[in-house]
Amino acid sequence: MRRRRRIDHSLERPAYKQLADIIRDQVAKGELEPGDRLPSEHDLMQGYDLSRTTVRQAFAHLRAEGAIVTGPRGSYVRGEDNRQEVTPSGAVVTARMPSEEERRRLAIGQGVPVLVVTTAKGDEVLPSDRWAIRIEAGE
Amino acid sequence: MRRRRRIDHSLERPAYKQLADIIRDQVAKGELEPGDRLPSEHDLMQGYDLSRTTVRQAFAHLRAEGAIVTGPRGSYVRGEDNRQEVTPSGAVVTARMPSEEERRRLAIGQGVPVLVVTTAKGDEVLPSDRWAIRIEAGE
DNA sequence: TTCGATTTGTTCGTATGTATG
DNA sequence: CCATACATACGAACAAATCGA
Repeated sequence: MRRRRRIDHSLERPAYKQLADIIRDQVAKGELEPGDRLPSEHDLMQGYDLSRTTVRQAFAHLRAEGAIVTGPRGSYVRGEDNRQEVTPSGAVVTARMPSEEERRRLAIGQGVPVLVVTTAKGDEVLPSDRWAIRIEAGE
Repeated sequence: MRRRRRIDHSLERPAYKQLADIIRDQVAKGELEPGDRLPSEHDLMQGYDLSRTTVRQAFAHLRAEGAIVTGPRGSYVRGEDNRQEVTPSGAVVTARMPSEEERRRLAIGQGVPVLVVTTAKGDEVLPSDRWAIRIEAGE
């Protein structure tokens, strides 16, 4: 893994955002693909001459936006979503982030919002990486 | 601001999650209402005998799940959402977190997912705190 | 307006724990 | 047992923004 860009501490943009930008760009360019492992926090510290705090802060933001997932053995580019479809009728749909408790109970990944489908029968909460709402073409 | 609960460092649950739990509960119980200001990081450090790092970690998680918003003058319980409705036809709807760039461009708040409405004309990206999808009752 | 206090933002360092290979 | 890698948590310092006197 070679370092293409450096962190410019003279810029207004903080170092952790610059690192997050670099990783987002590598994903956008296909240099990193879904499922690929990122360099370890230690390697990024060394490679970009940053503290572990700064690297972890970049990762935290990327996790919060669902770009990467982090586990005990490293961080990975989020895999492709694989969604089932539901076709509700007479409903209002919106989205929000799940609470910690919901994430545990529904096994929702890092940075994954939920779709909330409200009908007369109540609310249904669907993880957005596994569900999509199909709306039939009208008349 | 009176401290109701203490952090128990002997528990499995890490201190920052315990603090986040306390704040979530205060919101759930109505002790903190939407728009209310949270104690400053410094006050929480003192009140619960935690480092600033730990308090900030709790806040970061609460921000990521959209429970609070933080600005230069403090953190606040997220205000009530005020949504307009759209009624697409022949569409697939899902949700995801916006990138940093999208958050800037569309003025999306912290911890707010976007609804993605895909039709023949392309994708439409709607902040979920301002938009909901209404689906008419079918026959 | 100027100044000082408050509050969050950013970044470094260090240490220990847990899990895996 | 050792090395790797992430999780948690302490401390410290300075910058930037805001607000009220």
